[in-house]
Amino acid sequence: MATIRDVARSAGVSIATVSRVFNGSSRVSEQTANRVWSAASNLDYWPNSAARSLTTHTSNAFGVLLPDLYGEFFSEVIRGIDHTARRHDYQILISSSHANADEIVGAAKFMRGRIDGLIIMASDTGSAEGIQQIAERFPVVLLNPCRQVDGCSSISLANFAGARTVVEHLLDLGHREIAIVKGPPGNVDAEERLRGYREAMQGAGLSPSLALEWPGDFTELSGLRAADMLLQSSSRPTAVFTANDCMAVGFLSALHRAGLEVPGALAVVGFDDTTIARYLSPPLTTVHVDTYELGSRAVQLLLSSLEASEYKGCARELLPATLMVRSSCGSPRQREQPILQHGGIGS
Amino acid sequence: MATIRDVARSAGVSIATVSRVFNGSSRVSEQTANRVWSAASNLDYWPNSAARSLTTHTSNAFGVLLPDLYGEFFSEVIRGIDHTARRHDYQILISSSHANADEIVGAAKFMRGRIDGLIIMASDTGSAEGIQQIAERFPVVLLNPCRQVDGCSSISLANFAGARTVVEHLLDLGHREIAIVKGPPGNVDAEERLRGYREAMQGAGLSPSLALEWPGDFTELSGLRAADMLLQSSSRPTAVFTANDCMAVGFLSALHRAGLEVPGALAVVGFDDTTIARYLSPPLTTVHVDTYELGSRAVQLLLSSLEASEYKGCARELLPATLMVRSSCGSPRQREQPILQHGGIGS
DNA sequence: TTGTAAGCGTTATCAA
DNA sequence: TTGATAACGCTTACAA
Repeated sequence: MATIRDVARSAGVSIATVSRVFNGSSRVSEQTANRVWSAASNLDYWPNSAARSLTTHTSNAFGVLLPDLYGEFFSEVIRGIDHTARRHDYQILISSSHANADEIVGAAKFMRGRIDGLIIMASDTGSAEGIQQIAERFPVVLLNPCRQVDGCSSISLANFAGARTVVEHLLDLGHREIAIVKGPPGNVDAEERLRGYREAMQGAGLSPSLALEWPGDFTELSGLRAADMLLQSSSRPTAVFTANDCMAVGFLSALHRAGLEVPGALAVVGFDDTTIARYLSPPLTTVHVDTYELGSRAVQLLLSSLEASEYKGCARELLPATLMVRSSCGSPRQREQPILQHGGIGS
Repeated sequence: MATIRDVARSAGVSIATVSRVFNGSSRVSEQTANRVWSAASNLDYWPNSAARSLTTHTSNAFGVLLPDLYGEFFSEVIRGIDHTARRHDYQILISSSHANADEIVGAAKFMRGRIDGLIIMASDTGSAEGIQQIAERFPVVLLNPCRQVDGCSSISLANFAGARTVVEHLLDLGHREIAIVKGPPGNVDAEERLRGYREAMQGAGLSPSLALEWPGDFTELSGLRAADMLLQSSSRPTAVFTANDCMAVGFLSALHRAGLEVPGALAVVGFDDTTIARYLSPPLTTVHVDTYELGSRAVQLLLSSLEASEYKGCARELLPATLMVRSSCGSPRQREQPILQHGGIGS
């Protein structure tokens, strides 16, 4: 493979001149530039980026560390990152499946020298110290972190506000007994959504009842289980907020099988606005978060913190969530309307 | 930031020794090794990967070039690539949104020196020469290419066989008038699926009829349009093969709105086995392709072509497609059963 | 406008 | 077992 030296020799110039031509920097006479270009194309010269970033201390690449790549959530985040990065001539170095702080730091170390900034999404709570260590080396943006870290920017999803909006919507429709199918304990999103639910309930003067907070773990199966519980219990809420769409899918299908009508007998809301949400029957009212934007903003923050050479801006952003009203909650209901007792349920 | 020099000085050894310790290579006395380790951790030394790959001519990273990152297809491919790469301590450098050969070559040039191999998925037909140029520099695996390229391995999806299976399934069920909603002209997947459809029809002694090949472009909207056409025409097929699931969604919803029963009045099959396929009503019979495996195999091919130092193995693999029978085709039908004429259709 | 030469932070080849 | 020192392929003062 031809190096800058070969090109220089072939064009009868010094390697400095070749470098100048390729970087379009200092003035080079058109004549010699042409000689260099043609020599380069004859030799099919491709500059070595590793060598380049060794001297320049920049790489035109950003690192991305994720817990997993599964599902449309991560897919959209990456798309947002990649598109925005590419628009600024950056490539992205990805590594996923990092369960704990050690693995994250390990991957970051490995990226040392080949990235100009790092986007981290850590599901782990205990990674704060490790991440702080990383942030000393290059700009870091945290995606939806469990807790803030000094020296890192962050972008979070409006889980809390979104969940509150969901419950307020149900309250507006006249519901008073509103249950929630929770996400897995320890999960940031789950906790925040639960907090939003509780706050909205309290705000409406409804004292929180543990009997209305059902366990779940964001899987379709757990939604199904929640529905089974509901069908077997004697007293039923009039509305259920499943803390993500995935559980809503399981929940709705169990209800459907049991012959319980949605939204007639029960209003259901989800969270995430997954692609399937609008294809469910009935189309699911849920909360939309612009995941693409999450990734896109992260890159923008990195870019701006690179420009602002000295001062490491430590931005904290919140990505808004919007309620997507579809059919699964129905129209306003009469107050004190008796709960329909369907026959043949739970068999 | 501390360099290998700082560590050497602090530990009172030469930089060569530090390098040896960090690479666990040659024998170093336990004593000095310990001194090096503690000096390194005191200085919080992170080796510079760019410098390392400059001398070693390897990077432990693979490049990935894609036309786009949208949708679960790409998401799964990347997941397969990333998981498999990570299992072998490789990271992946991604760049997407490459429309033509020039952009692909440009991105590949930029990766020169920082990757050990490249996975390319090009939607463009005219990129053969460019890709050949790339393949001279590092091992290349092509994903579902329009045409094979000398010196490149490739993994293709069994579009042809899958489509043939679809039609044979419909034939088995007793269908004779089978229409297809085609994908966009020029698209590899679309062409191959059409070819499979035609071959199966001919194999059953049914002469291909252009009246049964309807235009489409893989979008939901085009599926909807196809349904409109169907509803307005006087003679109707008994089964329709929509060349991807996305069009099937639009197709089914239009049929549903018009009151045409599936599979009662019309059998419908899709392709891709998208997540929503099983949530449609009726659940869609479709063709499943293991997209994760597509990415995973690509990495495995790269790894093995790196091992086989000299000989650049030029593997050509085909990823099997399997028919997922669900409810949208119904059960075997009586031969010559009269087509039901529903009322109130197409209004 | 061009060339010389000193880095950039590693690994690798010798000797010692 | 260790240490000098020459690469690796590029950028960038500084000098010409």
